[in-house]
Amino acid sequence: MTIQIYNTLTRKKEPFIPMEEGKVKMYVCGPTVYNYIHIGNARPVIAFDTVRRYLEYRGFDVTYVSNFTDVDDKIIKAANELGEEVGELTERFINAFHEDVGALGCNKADVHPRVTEHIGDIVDFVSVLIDKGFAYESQGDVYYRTRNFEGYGKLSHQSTDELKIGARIEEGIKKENALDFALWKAAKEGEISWESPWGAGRPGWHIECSVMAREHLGDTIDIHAGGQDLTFPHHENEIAQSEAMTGKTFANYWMHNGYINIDNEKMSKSLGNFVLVHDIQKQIDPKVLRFFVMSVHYRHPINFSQNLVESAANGLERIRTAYNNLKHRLATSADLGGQKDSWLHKVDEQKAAFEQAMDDDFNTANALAAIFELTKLANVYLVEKNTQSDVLDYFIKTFGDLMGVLGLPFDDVTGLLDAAVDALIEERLEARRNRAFNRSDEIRDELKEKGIILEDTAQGTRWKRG
RNA sequence: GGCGGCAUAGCCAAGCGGUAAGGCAUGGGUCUGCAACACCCUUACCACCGGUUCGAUUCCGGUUGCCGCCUCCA
Repeated sequence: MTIQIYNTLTRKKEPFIPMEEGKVKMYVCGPTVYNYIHIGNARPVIAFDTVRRYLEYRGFDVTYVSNFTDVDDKIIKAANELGEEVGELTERFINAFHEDVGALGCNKADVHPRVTEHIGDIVDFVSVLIDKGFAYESQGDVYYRTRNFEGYGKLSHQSTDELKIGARIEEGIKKENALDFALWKAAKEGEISWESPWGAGRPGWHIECSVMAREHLGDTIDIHAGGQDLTFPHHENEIAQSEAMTGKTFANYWMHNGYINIDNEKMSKSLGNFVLVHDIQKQIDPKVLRFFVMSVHYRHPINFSQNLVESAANGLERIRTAYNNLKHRLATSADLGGQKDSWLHKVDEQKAAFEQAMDDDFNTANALAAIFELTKLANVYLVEKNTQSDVLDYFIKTFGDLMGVLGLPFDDVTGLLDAAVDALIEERLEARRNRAFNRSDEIRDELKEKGIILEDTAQGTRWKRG
């Protein structure tokens, strides 16, 4: 079955057919780097990292590009306030971004282009738009002439008349039309700037993505993604710029993720109701956070609260426990026969359910349901008297593969305990054999305080860190 | 005003024409020396009112409530 993707452009799920068979060109709008990212900022990174992983799991060769906006008003303001160079500030927060998002299990993009590395390309691009009549210079600024782009509004499904009513800046001295937007902004006194045919200045916000996507992926890309709030005006403007430039479709599939809310309201820097990834991961395992995000379809809002995250933690723990117990069983029991094919088949059924869910517009909530079914199967298998390493292996491999697609690889807990702890576990076993349960319970309590939880099974005592 | 989303058990969340997946929590039971892990059982008139249909949580119209974009924003 082909993967179905909900395309904002058509407002429908469509079969995903990349331009070139087996290859996917994907562009995800990245952050403006003037602060640590909050968990709302992290959602698209997680969501589209998962999309990428699944496409790769399905055998596609994905080229993934995600930019950094490393020059704009907010950055300049922040740098001024901190008395820091723009470049220093952005470098710092780009590093922080990689750390935060890495902790959340997101892979780096193949290319992380930065605006400041593409100024020349941007100037060239804007010049062509002017030549083609899609842009005009005005007092050192350059604006996009929306009136000349016929498809303006097609992504957000708005007519230009309707858009005009809500436009912030009236047309007037500088702009021909209220909907026109800046491609190039003249520098103010003392601001970081670059030379251009229109004087010293810097790029407007939208132009960078058009330029960098084209530079790194070509005129047309398969998937362009970002947060819901980028649909208008950012992505609408990107389409206007790019399609005016090339005359070709800019992106075939537009994907937009929903927000993370606090008390049912959008988390945003301007509202001040945000939680920084940098801070929260000191209290919450970042993998739990990712698991929590995965529990909801990417286009739907997620309400964030400590309680909900704790519930999610319990769910994830259940999966981890089953996985570790499978490993323990594999390590402690030889092949003892028993059913094989029927179990392999049951695992395959859940794997198929997982794939079916992911094929359907990356429905991670349903994908997780399949993983929970797999968890139950594993737990049932684990209490069988006879197990086979082939089956255990297949369970373990499948768990690893599927959780890997969700960016939730299992931590390796096979690391050894120190000798003293080993000795205590051994002593406890001996005590139990002698039915000296006081001593055995004492040891169990003692280890528990050290964060080591013991569980007795027919195959011996297994331990985990609690 | 324009465009859009959401409303499903105590909580979270799928489903979207044939009488409701999954998770968390609760209660009961089984397993265990006791635990833990685990397993079994337990809980829903799908916001409201109309319509279409043999049949609607699912489609259409309307109502109410909440949220978002139209302004920097993931």
